[in-house]
Amino acid sequence: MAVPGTPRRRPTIMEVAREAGVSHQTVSRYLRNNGEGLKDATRERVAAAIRELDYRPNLVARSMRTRRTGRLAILLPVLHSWNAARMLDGAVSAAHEEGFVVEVMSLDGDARARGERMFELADSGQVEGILSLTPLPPESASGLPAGAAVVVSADYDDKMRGIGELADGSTVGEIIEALAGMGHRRFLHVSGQLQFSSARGRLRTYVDTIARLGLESHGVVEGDWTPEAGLEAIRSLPEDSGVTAVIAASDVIAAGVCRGAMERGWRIPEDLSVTGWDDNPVGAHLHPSLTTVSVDLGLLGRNAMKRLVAVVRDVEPELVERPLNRIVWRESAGPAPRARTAGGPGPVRRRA
Amino acid sequence: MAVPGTPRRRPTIMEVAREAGVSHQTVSRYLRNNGEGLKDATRERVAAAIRELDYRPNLVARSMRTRRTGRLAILLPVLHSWNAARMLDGAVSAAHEEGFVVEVMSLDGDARARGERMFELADSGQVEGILSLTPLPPESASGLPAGAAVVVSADYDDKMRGIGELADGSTVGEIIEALAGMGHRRFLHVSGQLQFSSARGRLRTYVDTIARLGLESHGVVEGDWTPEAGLEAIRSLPEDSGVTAVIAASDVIAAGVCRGAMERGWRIPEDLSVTGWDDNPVGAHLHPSLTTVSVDLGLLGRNAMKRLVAVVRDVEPELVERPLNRIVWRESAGPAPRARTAGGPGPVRRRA
DNA sequence: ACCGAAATAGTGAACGTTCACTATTACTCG
DNA sequence: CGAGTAATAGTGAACGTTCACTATTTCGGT
Repeated sequence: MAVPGTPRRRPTIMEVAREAGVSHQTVSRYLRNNGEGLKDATRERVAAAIRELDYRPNLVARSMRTRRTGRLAILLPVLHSWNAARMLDGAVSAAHEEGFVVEVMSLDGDARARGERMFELADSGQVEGILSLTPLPPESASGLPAGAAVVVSADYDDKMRGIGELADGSTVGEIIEALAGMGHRRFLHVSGQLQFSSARGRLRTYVDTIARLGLESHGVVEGDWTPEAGLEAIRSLPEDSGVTAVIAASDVIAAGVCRGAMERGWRIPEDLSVTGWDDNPVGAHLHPSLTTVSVDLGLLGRNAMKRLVAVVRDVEPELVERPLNRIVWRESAGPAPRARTAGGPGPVRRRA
Repeated sequence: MAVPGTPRRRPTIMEVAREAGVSHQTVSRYLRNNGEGLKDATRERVAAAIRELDYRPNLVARSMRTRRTGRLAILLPVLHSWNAARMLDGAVSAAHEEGFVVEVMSLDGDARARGERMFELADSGQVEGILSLTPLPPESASGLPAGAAVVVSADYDDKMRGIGELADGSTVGEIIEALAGMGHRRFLHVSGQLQFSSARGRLRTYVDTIARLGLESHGVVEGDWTPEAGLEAIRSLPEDSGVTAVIAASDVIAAGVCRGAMERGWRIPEDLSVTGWDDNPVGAHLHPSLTTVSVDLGLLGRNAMKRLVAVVRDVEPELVERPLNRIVWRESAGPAPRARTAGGPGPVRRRA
């Protein structure tokens, strides 16, 4: 998180006018009509001055005078249904409670493009803080625009300080322990894009837990959060891999895994146990219904926003501490094929 | 859509000061410290004047002076995964392209509470337009605050002018025609909450199409968009209902329907065909994979926003005309039990 | 070369607040 | 009771633009 630097005042229209040797009104006209109605020479002098001073108009002042805000509102139903939407919901309401208004931008393009867009926004002076729920490139951390807004991020690259809660993959450990208690010995993990710290967190816990409990891993398939990744992972599994449980990094991936298992004639959970992550509502009514991890994304978004607000105000954040992840056991996970006698899911003795 | 009324100027701090017989600075203090540091008598005079004039501070002017915007930004990944999120995505980018900034608010509470919140927002002068993607009560239509922003809505009650595109349930007709072509004669519809025009549109088309093609309907179950509604609908179906196809108003409902069918030992699609709506990514990899309707929600949101911008600017909107709904045939729909000889899905001869 | 209109540029005020002062009033204490 | 100080209230400027004017320049036509 970058501490706002010297609040270096931005140049005003007046300074541009002086630099260009014209009146402020001429600069104003240049900005309004994009140069129409100015003599070529004048236009160029103004353009040069603007470039020289790195001038950008103060939109608040403009709004004040024009009485136009250039702002629209979108009213949404409460977003319980999808991940980013649920985080958004929590974050937005936390911001409102603190008296802030939020601008939502959805950023596409690659990480580099997103990073640039973020830079622009931070530099524009239009916002006091930025909460990024989308990964940005590590370079963004350094050299943030001087008087710039603060950046906090929910699911970030390690080099920048991500808030890390989403990255908490420890629940994967609990799942594996429980599955081991049901006789599973050999696992497969289908991860999400490793650009996301959440994907990395789950992967890391998977690897650690397998090692800690002395279990075996057939390997890790690096996916991209799509069902196809899950499907492919199963399709390319040798018949004699010995894998009896697949830990998928999301429900959508898990759906692909289930699909793949069907294709190969493997029954779930009799032949293969599958677990997902996210508690997608459709998953609860799949056949078989999907064992998954329910994440309190609203709380996550809320806490992320509280962190941001705290940084903007330079105080300590008051976070709500409450478990974020909860395993939801459903039909898709059960005893391992050869250990069918064991009971239902439950904790396992640690070897530690 | 309400046309902005006379731009009745809001009272300023100066007028409040005159009314209360104090200086403008005293009013400013009152606003800043919520009355701290004022003599009781003074405080009350100011409070009375504010009440009398229905004064509210001009936040733009305040921002201008304090150099604090009270605005934060949230950066999101492009939201392809969930309904409201996808519409939001389209709407936000359309607004950005038009040079507007959007404030997102998620409104909970009942329709009445949402309506009041909308009123406040419209009256605050903070935004130039409001796009509501959540239903508001019909009363909201009338008596919008005078200088208020425009309201457009995507999924609205009939009494207010909803944009109606989401309400287009005509694709249900195509689905039924195709199913009839595969030998289905008796249908069941599980609707969404009829508060939503989308739910009403699908229901209306269902009823009309059944009548038009001379088919039979076992009835309509009014659901609430949850899987449980679908589950219950199937559970309470008599063994001899004769229903061979269920049209669910959403994929989530359809998942419940599938679940119910499993419980009763009915195979899908051999015994029962099921169709959903939304093209939920998990549905594509269900077993059986779900026949559904893919809706271009990004386009929908984009067009809704273009309408709003057009109204704000008092010009004609330039909408992108392109089919919104597309049927995705998958495993969950197939020939009716007694007509197993017929081919795959396809159009049916109309009786009309 | 001159007139008049069009094109271009400049001046000062205004938008509605808060900031940084100064002025007044009320209170405390010797 | 008066001086000193704290509490309360008032004054004018400033924030950075655009608006509504006025002033100057340019240029075509006679």
